Amino acid sequence: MGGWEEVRAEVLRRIRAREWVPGAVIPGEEALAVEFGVARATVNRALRELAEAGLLERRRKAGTRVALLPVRKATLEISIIRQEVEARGEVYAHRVLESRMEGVPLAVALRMGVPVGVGMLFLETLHLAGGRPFAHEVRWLNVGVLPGGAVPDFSVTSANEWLVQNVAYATGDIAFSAEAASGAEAAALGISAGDPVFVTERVTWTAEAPITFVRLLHGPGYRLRTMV
Amino acid sequence: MGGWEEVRAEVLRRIRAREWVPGAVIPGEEALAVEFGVARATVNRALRELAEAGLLERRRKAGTRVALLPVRKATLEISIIRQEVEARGEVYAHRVLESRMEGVPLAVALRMGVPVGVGMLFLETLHLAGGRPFAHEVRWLNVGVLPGGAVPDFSVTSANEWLVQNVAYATGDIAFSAEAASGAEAAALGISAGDPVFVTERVTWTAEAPITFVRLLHGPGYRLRTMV
DNA sequence: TCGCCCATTATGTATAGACATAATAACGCA
DNA sequence: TGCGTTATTATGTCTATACATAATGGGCGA
Repeated sequence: MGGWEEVRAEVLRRIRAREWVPGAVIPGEEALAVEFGVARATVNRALRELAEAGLLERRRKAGTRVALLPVRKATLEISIIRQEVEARGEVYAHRVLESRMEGVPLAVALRMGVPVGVGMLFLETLHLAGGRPFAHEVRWLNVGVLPGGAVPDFSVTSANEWLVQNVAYATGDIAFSAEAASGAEAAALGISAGDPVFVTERVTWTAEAPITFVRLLHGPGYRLRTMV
Repeated sequence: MGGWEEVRAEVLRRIRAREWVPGAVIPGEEALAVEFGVARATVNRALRELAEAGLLERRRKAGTRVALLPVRKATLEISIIRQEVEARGEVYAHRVLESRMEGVPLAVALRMGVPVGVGMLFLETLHLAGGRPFAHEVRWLNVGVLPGGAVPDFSVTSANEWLVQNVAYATGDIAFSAEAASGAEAAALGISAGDPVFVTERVTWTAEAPITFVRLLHGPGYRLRTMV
């Protein structure tokens, strides 16, 4: 048996075929290395990947066992909205509806971990696909942490894209939910008030300070997809 | 400098600090290994992780460069509903509302890749958290591929959990969307018709055949969260 | 008997060296 | 000059070996 991918495939086959049942300890790396005729490091690489995928549980000394209730991990690819639109074969455009300095309200302050009323740039943007509304974005931006200091013109490059290019590689957390569109939101998206919208809320941080809070609304028909 | 995590951290720091700008080729593994005083394999491990996270792009011969438009990867943990409810500190229960053999309708047949009218087990389940409706599940189950052949009693262990334990480790795809609750769905969840619901649809496969199609509805207030 | 400490053990990581592979860049030929 | 072939090169992977680390289970002592 050849490389680590073959080892992974064979181990996966044994798990699926229930040759190794959930909860049971499987042979150690050393034993598998001998059986498969590879080095232990190769087995380690294969088992590590399966553990990261949630199919195996590994603990030092205790050994490796097949997960009893495997928590499957699906990976979502978070790309910029322009790419998402263009991937559908449509022409992207965006329009800045609002752009002003404003003190953050309580809900935003709590999420960003800053005091209420801190001055941030408030941005409201409509993203268009083929001229039709695609997503409505509301954003608070901590201009203090921007590289260069000056605030760029977001009507040229959207804040979404500009941030990915210029303050990227930050950490953050994301939440998805379904909500009813408010009157203003519905008007922007060209739907009716009360219609269900797919909401993405994201807070982004550097090591020290919060960068931005975004609330993104997608109208009916939007689907977020992934594979497992 | 010590292990691969330290190397990863330092490389990440240089990317964030823009010492290495997006699009630029960074030094080769050999050079970094010398600079950090570690083996090339250690640098390789660190760079591979960053590439998997979408921050670096690596190509043989061409070298490693900082991603221009990094596609961030967020991992969603797909756990069984009982675990999800219990993680909130609430008591889980479920009720099977419907359970009968039935030919699959067109929409389901298309998603599962089977002919219209194929006989499958139709299941309708309500998941409860602390006695209150938590999620409404509609499922078509390809009983032909179940291990053992016999159909278990899903009123004891929910189909959701039973499948994870018994036909787990399958592949599939998942889609999330926001929809308006139909009258029947709203009644089951104890909300009003037209209220926005968070919809999760999942098709699961073994290597050969489709196993199940699930449509899961979460009422208002539900949030799907993850970190980046 | 109970509880603490430590030997044991499987995984986790690091290393140097080697070869494989993909893709570019350079070369040579027409 | 244009195009196809080849040499070069950075990443990808494998191996053997060594040591680190966490956690278990047994042994020891109170």
